[in-house]
Amino acid sequence: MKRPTIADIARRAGVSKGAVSYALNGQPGVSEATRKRILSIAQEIGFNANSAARALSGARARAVGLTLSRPARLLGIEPWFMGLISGFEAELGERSYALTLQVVTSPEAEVEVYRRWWGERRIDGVIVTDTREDDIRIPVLEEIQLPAVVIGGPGDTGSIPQIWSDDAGAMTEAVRYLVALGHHRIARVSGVPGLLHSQNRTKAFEEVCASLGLDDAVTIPADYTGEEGSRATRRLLIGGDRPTAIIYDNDVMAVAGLAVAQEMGLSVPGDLSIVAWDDSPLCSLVHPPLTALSRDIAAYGAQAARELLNAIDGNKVGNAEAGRVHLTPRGSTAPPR
Amino acid sequence: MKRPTIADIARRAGVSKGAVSYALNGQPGVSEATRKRILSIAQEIGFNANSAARALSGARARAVGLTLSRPARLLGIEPWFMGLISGFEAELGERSYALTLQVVTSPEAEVEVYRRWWGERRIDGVIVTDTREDDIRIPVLEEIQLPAVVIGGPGDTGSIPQIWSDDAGAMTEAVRYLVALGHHRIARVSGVPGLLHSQNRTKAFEEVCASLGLDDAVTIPADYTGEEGSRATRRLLIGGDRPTAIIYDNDVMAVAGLAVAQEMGLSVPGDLSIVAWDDSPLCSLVHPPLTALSRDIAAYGAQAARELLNAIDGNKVGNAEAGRVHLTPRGSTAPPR
DNA sequence: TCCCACAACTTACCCGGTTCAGTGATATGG
DNA sequence: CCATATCACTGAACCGGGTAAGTTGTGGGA
Repeated sequence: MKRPTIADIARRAGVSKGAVSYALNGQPGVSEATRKRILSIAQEIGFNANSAARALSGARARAVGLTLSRPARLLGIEPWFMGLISGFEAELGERSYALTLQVVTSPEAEVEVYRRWWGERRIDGVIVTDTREDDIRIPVLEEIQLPAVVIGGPGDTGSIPQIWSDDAGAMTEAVRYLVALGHHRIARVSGVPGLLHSQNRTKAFEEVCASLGLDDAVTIPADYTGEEGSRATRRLLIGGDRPTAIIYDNDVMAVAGLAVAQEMGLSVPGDLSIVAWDDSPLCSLVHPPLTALSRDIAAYGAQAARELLNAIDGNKVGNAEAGRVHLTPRGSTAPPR
Repeated sequence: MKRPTIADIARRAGVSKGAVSYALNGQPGVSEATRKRILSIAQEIGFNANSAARALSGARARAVGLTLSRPARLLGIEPWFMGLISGFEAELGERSYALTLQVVTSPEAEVEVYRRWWGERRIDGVIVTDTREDDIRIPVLEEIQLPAVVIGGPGDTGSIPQIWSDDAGAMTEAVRYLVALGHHRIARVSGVPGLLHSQNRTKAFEEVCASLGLDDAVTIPADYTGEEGSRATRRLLIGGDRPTAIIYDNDVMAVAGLAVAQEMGLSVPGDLSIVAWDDSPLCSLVHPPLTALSRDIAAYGAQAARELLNAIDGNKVGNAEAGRVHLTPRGSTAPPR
């Protein structure tokens, strides 16, 4: 089936291609009457501008890219990315931008994807997640001048704007809450240590624990998977001086930790309190439901998409703070027995 | 920064644009020596074909589309889609096709997305999930002749090929297993009733239960969310003649069901056995780990992507069966007390 | 009455690949 | 030795929108 083009509209309206283009794009150069006529014809025959033609003539590709860099088995279960994606879509859909996805296995592969996307002019910008210290992606993005927005921080992302969240403040809130309940031995199971936000959280955790006089505050590094979460939890719980509360860096590890406690015959929250970072339906799904540090991930994604579209439009975009993280107390935290 | 084009290569190689195009695409019409020279120049200057130009000149857009049609809060937690996406990527990446994603809220919106994508020539084909009886998307896809592959079935998808899985066989296996353990009162919590595979499973469940003489086999419809899973489970467990085993149509509802049982003081698997359909890390994460009907979702996705690329290449593609579903027994099933 | 400004268009070329119809040079066959 | 086939390439049209530059036609001001 033949797709309608602006030439078809032009013929039916009795004007030139150029006039149709002006009319459809809201440019001056056609009268209101003609514009209306053209728009109604376009509507009637179901016209959609060919994205390739549009992209080719110097305009935008009207697509943004996102790479998913976690191992496949984790991607599925962690609600984080899907939450982000929903958020992006809300913004992108409104301006009919498409979202192009690519699963990558390493930062090097990710850089290659960026270079290829740029070379192919397939996308107008990218959203970068999981930043590391001295991230190799930053200089490449700066070199090829691909509009980008970093999700995460605060941290050094060169000239690329970041949408950061106040992880330090949230960590402080969580630890203070546990201490107020009466906990003294608080441990933490972190995500991949190389990631900037793991480092931010670790630093904040150590600082607040020190300021509150909790000396044996330990962070065990893990990798966000359930298996590592279980292992780290076992390590913490078999010790003689086991913690009475554990803060996990994601929901999946927290749920795994809960299962380990139950399997060891420990009662949650009686013997062990659990706090999950990044709330998700998963947290309220288990028994007892998990106290969590919540934030609106979709809104976070939407904000990032907005800033990216802004950058693509050539506007100057600065760093911005995402919505606040707040503590949602549920059944997994209580005073220690 | 200026991106290299074939004209740049042509100039440096001292040949015409046409020759470069032939050389890069492995077409006949250039000598081996010239081809090698052109390829090495392309390599050297980091040439990537402009996808828009390529798509415009009648060729492929080199992208396929996928719509996500579940509510956002469920998308995140259900590993199913992410598993599929990983599988697609494995195939698509190899042939450097991009994957374009769109979150939709209704079948009508989804149809609109297909029409727009098609009009924009943004994609070469789509992967369709969550088919319903008399699915409104099928006739539209047939009308606009957009290459497509349906994930799910068996069922009527007109001329669109489907990758189906033997849900009936798997259901039979699960019920037989529970009966062999000694269960007589088996219930089921299903996904959205309108979906084809819910119907297939319900039919299979009723048939196998009838053939085994289990009269009170009941299916409670839900919608894949944890809340509905909890509600359905409560309804089943407060009755006088409560089931000793429940089969859930996804992992999320099964985990929710487990939490409800624990909250009601029932022991799993002592008082209640639980089987989850579609295994995921989530199932082995909780305590006790859930017996599940497993299949390789990523492989399923990869197969679908392969067939779609085949269809895009203009080959005739027929229905195909995906890898088998098998029962993975874990700690949530045992003989009833 | 003439000139100019301006709105409302049209014309024509651009973007960067793909592809088809030629064109010369060389090889093959009778 | 000439006709013909084949190879290796060139040139130009084309895909479908975007847009700068050019062309009408109209009205207003001097």
